[in-house]
Amino acid sequence: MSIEAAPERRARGLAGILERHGRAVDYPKGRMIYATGAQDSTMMLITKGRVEISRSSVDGRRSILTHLGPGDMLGELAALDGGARSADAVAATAVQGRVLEGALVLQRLREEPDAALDVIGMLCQRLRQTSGMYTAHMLADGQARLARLLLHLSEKWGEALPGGKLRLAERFSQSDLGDLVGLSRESVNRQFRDWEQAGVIAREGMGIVLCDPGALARAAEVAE
Amino acid sequence: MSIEAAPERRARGLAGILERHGRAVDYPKGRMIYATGAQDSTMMLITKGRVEISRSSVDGRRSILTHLGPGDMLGELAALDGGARSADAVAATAVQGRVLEGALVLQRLREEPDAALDVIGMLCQRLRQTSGMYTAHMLADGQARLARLLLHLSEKWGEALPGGKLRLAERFSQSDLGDLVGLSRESVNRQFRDWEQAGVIAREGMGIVLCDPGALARAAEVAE
DNA sequence: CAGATTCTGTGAGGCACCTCACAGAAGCGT
DNA sequence: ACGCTTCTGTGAGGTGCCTCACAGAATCTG
Repeated sequence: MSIEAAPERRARGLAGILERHGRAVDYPKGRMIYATGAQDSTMMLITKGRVEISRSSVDGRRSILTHLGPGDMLGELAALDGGARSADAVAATAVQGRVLEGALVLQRLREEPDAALDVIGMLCQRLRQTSGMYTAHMLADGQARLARLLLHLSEKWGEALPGGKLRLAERFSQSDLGDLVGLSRESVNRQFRDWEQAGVIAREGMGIVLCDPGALARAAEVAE
Repeated sequence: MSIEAAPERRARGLAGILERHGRAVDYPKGRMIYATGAQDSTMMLITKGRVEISRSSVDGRRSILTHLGPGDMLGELAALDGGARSADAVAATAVQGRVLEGALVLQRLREEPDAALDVIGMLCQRLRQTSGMYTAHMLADGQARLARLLLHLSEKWGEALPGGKLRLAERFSQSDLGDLVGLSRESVNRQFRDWEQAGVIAREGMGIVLCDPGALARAAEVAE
């Protein structure tokens, strides 16, 4: 059906190559791993921690593309095509990973056609995700994008609670959430206040509980 | 340096495979080639004409991702990963091309490692472009995005005029341009009026002349 | 060439979202 | 425990861009 590998198969694909041949590295929280425009060409598999991928404008505005976690890879673009780094990567928490030179990755791919197909599958999925984000941003308003974001994040970083509820375990500041969907921090805050009063979400010290994912899904699918 | 193939090399890569093994097709202007969500999995090389790639929301709003022309390929995502079509493709003019089943493409790629690397390069470039569009939309205002669009379009569809000017030969309606950058048709019109008065662009019946690409570039790079 | 359709031009008014400003709460380091 | 930084909450006011409305120009179509 899909080339995109299931987790257990991935270890045989690109991730497997990094696991077997990469060298271990770690970064403290806040350290920049890759910088936009840089010409280096390693790539990295995250084994522990969280990495924020973002771009910034000259006047300091920031757009977060995604947060990556264990099992995810970063830096593939520059590693695979030899171009400049296309975004900043910053350790959002302490991070451990394994890195490998792009040239070595390419050499491996030439020898293992299946791994190359695996990479193609991964890139296809990234492309679907990115172009989905783009059109969502064009077609949906802030509320819909934020609802969509919460659901999306909870898939990756959330834990299921009894009653169909979901809890976002990892900490995301309102300002981060804003930068993820293109809203100001204040707008995120006001939307949260409304949803909280409506019983759709609840705040639990650090972390957010999605009490009514269905309502969020409805808010999210207004467009598209 | 880059895997991404130069035009003459491309014929040996994926495009070459489609050229040699694909079957010829043509579509009249306005005909839908691929529809979002559909499960077919062919891909196509354009030999003549222009194809619009877009997505629409339920309430009729439309977001145009790009316009493709001769030498470009479409449908690779669904063909390569077997997933559903990720966008609509409509013939913006009469179109001729060559199509091939995704499964056959994959088979070819397995036999020709270089072709697989070529595909990886192509996907990387698409990913750079798409994520660039995304962050531009997050960080830049309408004017900057429109300026950027004109420069971008003129690279692909424009012809150089004496004095560093550029002419957009193909016809793009203001409404299309709006859907390409996420502005209303009226906003595009008003911006054009201002630029025309400032001597930055000129209208020439059908088509737009960029009299002062430098000014546009300056307007475009305010952000990012 | 008449009629239909699509495109362009422009004003008036509205709203979603932003920016600024400030205050309190919570986490963090020494 | 203390201050320091980062995060949250909320109002007031501004604005970029949208929607609606309509008229004229251009382009298709029989």
